Amino acid sequence: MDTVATNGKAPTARERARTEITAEILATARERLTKQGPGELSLRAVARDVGMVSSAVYRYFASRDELLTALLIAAYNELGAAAEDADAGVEDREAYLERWLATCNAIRNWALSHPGDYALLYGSPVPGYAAPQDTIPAATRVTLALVRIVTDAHEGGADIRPAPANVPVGVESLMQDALDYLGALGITPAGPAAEIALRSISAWSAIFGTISFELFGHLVGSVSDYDAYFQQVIIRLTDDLGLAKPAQT
Amino acid sequence: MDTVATNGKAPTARERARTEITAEILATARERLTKQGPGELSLRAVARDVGMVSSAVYRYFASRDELLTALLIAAYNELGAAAEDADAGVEDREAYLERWLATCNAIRNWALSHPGDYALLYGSPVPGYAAPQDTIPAATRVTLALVRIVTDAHEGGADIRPAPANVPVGVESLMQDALDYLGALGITPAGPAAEIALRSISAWSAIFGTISFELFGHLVGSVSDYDAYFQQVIIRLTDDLGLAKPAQT
DNA sequence: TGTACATCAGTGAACGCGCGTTCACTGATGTAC
DNA sequence: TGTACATCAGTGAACGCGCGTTCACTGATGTAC
Repeated sequence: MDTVATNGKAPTARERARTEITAEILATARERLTKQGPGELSLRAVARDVGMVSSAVYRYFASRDELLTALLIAAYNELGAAAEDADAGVEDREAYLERWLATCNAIRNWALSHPGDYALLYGSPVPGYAAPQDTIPAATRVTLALVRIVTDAHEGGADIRPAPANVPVGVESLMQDALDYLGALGITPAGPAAEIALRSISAWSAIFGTISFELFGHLVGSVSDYDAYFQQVIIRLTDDLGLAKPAQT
Repeated sequence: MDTVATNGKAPTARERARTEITAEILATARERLTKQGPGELSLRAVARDVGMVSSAVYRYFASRDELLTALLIAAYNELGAAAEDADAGVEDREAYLERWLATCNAIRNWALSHPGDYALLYGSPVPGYAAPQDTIPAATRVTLALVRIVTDAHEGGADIRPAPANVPVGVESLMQDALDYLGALGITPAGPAAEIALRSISAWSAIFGTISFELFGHLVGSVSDYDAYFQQVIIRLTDDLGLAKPAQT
C-alpha cells in the first residue's frame, strides 16, 4: 500500500488524486461494511460503490487481501481514536472511574454504529485471510487506552482487587510479554503489575464479550435493556480493577 | 427437517436409511467445519464430502439455510452436552467451585477442538442467514449449565459479591426476562435473584470473550499460556460469583 | 514556453471458479391387491 | 406369494450469479529537453 512519493518534493496533482481516491475507496468500503455484515465485503462491491470498474481498484490495492488489511487498520484506528478521545474528554484526570466508563461506552457506541467493521475486527476470522503484522499497532490502541486508565489509577493510589487465595501460581511469568510490551511504551504499572495487566486484559475480554453478545444476538430473551446492562457490567468491572471508589488524593 | 415417520409403525429400511444419511450429512458438515472456518460452509462442499452430488442433499434439507440451522442445533447441543457432562462428572455436588471450573474448561476444550463450529455459533452472524426460533433451546443449554451451578451454590449458602455502591438502580427489571425464563424451568435463585442472574450471564460473556480472544488471535503477544490464563480468569470469576470459598455445609 | 515521450488512472472484455437451486431422468424400495 | 403401481433416493446437466484477477486498450497527466 504505497500511497505517496516521499521524496520531499511537493506532491503533484496526480499524487494528490491518488491519495484522495485511495481514501475514498477505503471510506466506501467502510460504508458498505457498516450497512451490511462482513463476508459481503468483495472488491467488486467496493468498486461498484466507488463508481469504478473492478479492475481499477487494482491501481490502488494489489489484491483483495491488501484492501482488507487497509480496512482493518483504518477500523482499528478509528475505534482506538474513539476510545482515546473519550478518555481525553474527561477533564479530571484523577476521575478514573469516569474515564473508564466514558471509554467503555465509547467503545460500545462505536461498535453499535459500525457493526460491520466491528464484526470484521472481532468476529470470526475471514476465511483464507491472515492479518499481517502491520495491523498490530492499530489493533492495540483500544486495549492500551483501557490499560492506561487502570495503570494511571494505580499510579494515583488505586488498589486492584487481590487475586483469590486459590489461584494457581505463575501470574508473573504468564503476563511477562504484556508487561514487556507496556514497558517498551513507557508504561510500568505501580503495584502488583502482573495482576493489574491480567485483570485489565480480562476486563477488556469481558467488555468485548458483552458487546459481541449484544451485537450477535446472544442476549435476546435474557436482558431487556442492553445499554443499562452494559452500564452494570462495566461498573462491576471497575470494582474488580480498584477504580470504583471515589477519587481520593 | 422432517426425519422419520411418526405413525407408530416400525420404520422401513428406507426410513432408517434416511435418518442415517441425514445424520451422516450433518456429521460430515461438522467435520468440514472443524477443519476449516465457517463461511467455507457450502452445501456443495458438504455434498462432495459425503460423496453425493449436490442436488441429492435437497432430498434431506430443503435449502442451505435449513442445513445451517440443523448444524447450529447439533453444535449447540454438543457444546451444551459437554458442559452438562462436565458438571455432572463432579461427584461432590456441593463442590461448586470445582463444578464451575470443570464446566468452564469443558466449554473451552470443546471450542478449541471445534473452532469452526464455535465460530459458527459465536462468531459473526452468517450473512443473509437469521437463526430461527428452533435453535433457542439448544443454544441456552450451555448458559443454563453455568447458571445452574451458581444458583445451586446460592441454594447451598454461597454469597454473591454485592453490587458496588455506585451502580445504577433497576437491576431487577433489567433481568426480569431472564428470571422468568429460569422460573419457567423451575429455577428460582435463592438470594438476590437479579444480581445472581446478572453476574452469571456476564460471567458467561466474559468466558465467551476470553475463548474468542484466544481463538481469534487477539491475545497474541500479551499472554504466553492460554490455558493458564483461562484458569486465572475463571477462578477470578468464581470470586465475584461467591463460589470461591471452600464448600461449607 | 513548447514539444515529444513516458507514466499512469481507468475501461471493458474475458478467464476460470464455486456457489445455490431446478429439473427431467433412472433405478431401487415400499405398498396394495 | 406374486404382480402392478407409487414413492422416493440419487444422478447429471444446466441456469444465472458474483467473485478475484489479468490484459490490452485509451486518454489524460507529468517530465525532460
